[in-house]
Amino acid sequence: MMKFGTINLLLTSNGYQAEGWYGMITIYDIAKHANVSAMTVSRVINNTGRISDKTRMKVRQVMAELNYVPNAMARGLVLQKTNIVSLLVTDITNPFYTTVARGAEDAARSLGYKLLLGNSDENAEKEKEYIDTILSTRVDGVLLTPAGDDSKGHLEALTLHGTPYVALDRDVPGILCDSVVGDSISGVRKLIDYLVSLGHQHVALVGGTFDVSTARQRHQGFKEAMEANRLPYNEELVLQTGYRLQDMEAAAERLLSLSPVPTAVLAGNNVTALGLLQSFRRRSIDVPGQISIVTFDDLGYRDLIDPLFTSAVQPAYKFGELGIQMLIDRIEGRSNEAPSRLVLQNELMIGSSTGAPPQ
Amino acid sequence: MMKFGTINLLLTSNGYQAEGWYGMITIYDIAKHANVSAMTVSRVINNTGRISDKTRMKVRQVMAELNYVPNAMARGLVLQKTNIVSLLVTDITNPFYTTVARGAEDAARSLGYKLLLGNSDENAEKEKEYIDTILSTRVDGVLLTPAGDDSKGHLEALTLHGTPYVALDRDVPGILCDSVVGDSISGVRKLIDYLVSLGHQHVALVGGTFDVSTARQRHQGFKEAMEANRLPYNEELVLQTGYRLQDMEAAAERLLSLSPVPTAVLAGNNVTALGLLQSFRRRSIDVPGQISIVTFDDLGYRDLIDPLFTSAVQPAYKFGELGIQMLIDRIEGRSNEAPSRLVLQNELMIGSSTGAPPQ
DNA sequence: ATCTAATGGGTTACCGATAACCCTTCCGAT
DNA sequence: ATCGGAAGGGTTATCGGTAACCCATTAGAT
Repeated sequence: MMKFGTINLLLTSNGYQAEGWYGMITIYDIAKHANVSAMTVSRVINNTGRISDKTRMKVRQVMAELNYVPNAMARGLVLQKTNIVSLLVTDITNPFYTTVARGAEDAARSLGYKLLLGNSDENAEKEKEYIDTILSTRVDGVLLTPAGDDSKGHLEALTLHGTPYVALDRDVPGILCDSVVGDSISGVRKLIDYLVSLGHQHVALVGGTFDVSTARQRHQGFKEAMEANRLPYNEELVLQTGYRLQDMEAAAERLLSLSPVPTAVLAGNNVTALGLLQSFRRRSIDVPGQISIVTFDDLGYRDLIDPLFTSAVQPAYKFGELGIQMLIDRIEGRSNEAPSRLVLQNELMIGSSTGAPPQ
Repeated sequence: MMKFGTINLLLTSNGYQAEGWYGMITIYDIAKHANVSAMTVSRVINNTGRISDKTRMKVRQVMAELNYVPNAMARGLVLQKTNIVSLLVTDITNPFYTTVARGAEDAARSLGYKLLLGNSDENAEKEKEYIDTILSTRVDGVLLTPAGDDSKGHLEALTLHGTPYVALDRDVPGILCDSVVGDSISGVRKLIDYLVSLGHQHVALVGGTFDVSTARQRHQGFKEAMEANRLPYNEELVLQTGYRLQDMEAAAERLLSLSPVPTAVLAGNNVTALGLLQSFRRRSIDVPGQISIVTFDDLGYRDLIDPLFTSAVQPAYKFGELGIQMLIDRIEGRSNEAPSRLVLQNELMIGSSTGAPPQ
């Protein structure tokens, strides 16, 4: 592409006619055409300082004619502020996180920030790359779901560079920071209580990796709930697994090899619940006829999905919305010195993945 | 937060120990500590110029000790290049677009670019705001799904400012640009042919807004397919609607008021298909017993969803991947002068939303 | 008529990094 | 001994914008 050396090429007899590509218009171009200094243009743009109405109008007119768009990099460089926040999640195809993203985006927009979205894929390495980008871009803050306990170093890097952040959904041992998390313990309690009310006694936990705080908490809640229901807690019924669909094949195999075979499973999240269901189906195990499944969150499409998982549904939109609000409060210095921790409650949704145990 | 005036505060007896927040480290700080000039640091970072191994090592060591992270804004300002591309979609909660996003992200990563994601919500106003941000941020290019024909002005703005872009899924009349789109005509043909093979004769089109190119093309395909099957084309059976779930209530009402009531519906996309299904269910209309539904794309969770929509499934991941590749080819000057247009084929997936018409 | 202060706007330096150009030093060739 | 050039690295200007400071006018107060 060709870059025209000067903006003057755009001047035609009928005024400033923009045609074709004309390189980058700067405040200096505007200044020249409006017969003022660059500073005056800057003042008009930012509505600062004292400018006569006449000058302001003239500058505005020239800006419009030349299609001026401010350069965010130049401005960010001098102001040390970008008005961009970043949302880093572990799986953008998980409906929980897409809903979080929407909440985050709406909140960011309404507070005058732009959202830069990233996807770490439950992968600490990818996460690190994103954190590097974030630091390099000098975004004003980050809302992120830590991939796991290994994320500690990344979070420390953020602190080191003075980039505020809020942990979403998970927290990391040894890190004290603003966070928005769910109440896993109470969620598990509701789920187990419900299973027990249906008559289940042999309940397994397929829990994700205990490298992730929610998995640990759900495990803890599981123990507590079993005890509260006077059911024996059996280590054999606790499986540690990955969070991907394909991790569930082995888990299903394992569960079915136990004796007695559990009559219900608490899956670590919606993806693992789905994986388990698929694996059971492949083995012609009926859900909920032979095994009931309960889990957290929601896959969306409630009235289309069969079976609909009985689930402790967390307010995903709120996670994103409140997370961004907390982040921006921190960025703009509206927070207390001490980190705040917001614990959101979940709601038991009874679906068709649960039923009475086989006798 | 407190900003330490100087990096020297970080110097301890055992070397450079970074503790707490220490403001922004620049190449000048590195230079000072390594006893070289800033330019030398820049050369080490970028692997340009001639640097002795000894100096290079020393600089690298200091960079690591001070946790240096380059400032992308400063670099971008002088290089006129950000290595960021933006993906702007109309609905981030639509599984088609989340999959596109994943493909786009993977492609961008592998080509050394970062992805800035945005969501226009099928809303030209929001889209404009995003375009402004994009221009202001000086990202290197944009992959976007135009919200509608009104997007023309936004695309022209991109051209005007020399920002390359690729249109995704939809094109805009009067705009000639790189694009990656699906073959709607053939998709509709497959769907209608299948319906006809089941015995349907009264097929309706609930088509989205004809302000969107895919809707127009699907309409066109609909006419052609009806004719090819020697079925009468009846304007009454063509509904123009929005793309949101709640737009389908009125559409369902309208369809059911026709006489004869159509025995099958071609929905404009997966969201409208879902909305129709819900509306029919609320009226106790059985799908596919009384009405069959066919559509485009895929909601995911194939083995969980009931009914699974019979659909012309487009390769969403490829849309994102190839779109980004095309964009980056353009950015890096590897494209022909003329815009290229990539048309991706779809595949007929037969689900349980279709059956023989009621007699 | 003089002083004061508000009004309107220009100058200069700087944000952090890189391009372009320049200057040593040192080595081998003649 | 002299010269050419490669190696290694420093200086300065610049990207586009804003803060801080400065300088004319003009209007109102006394």
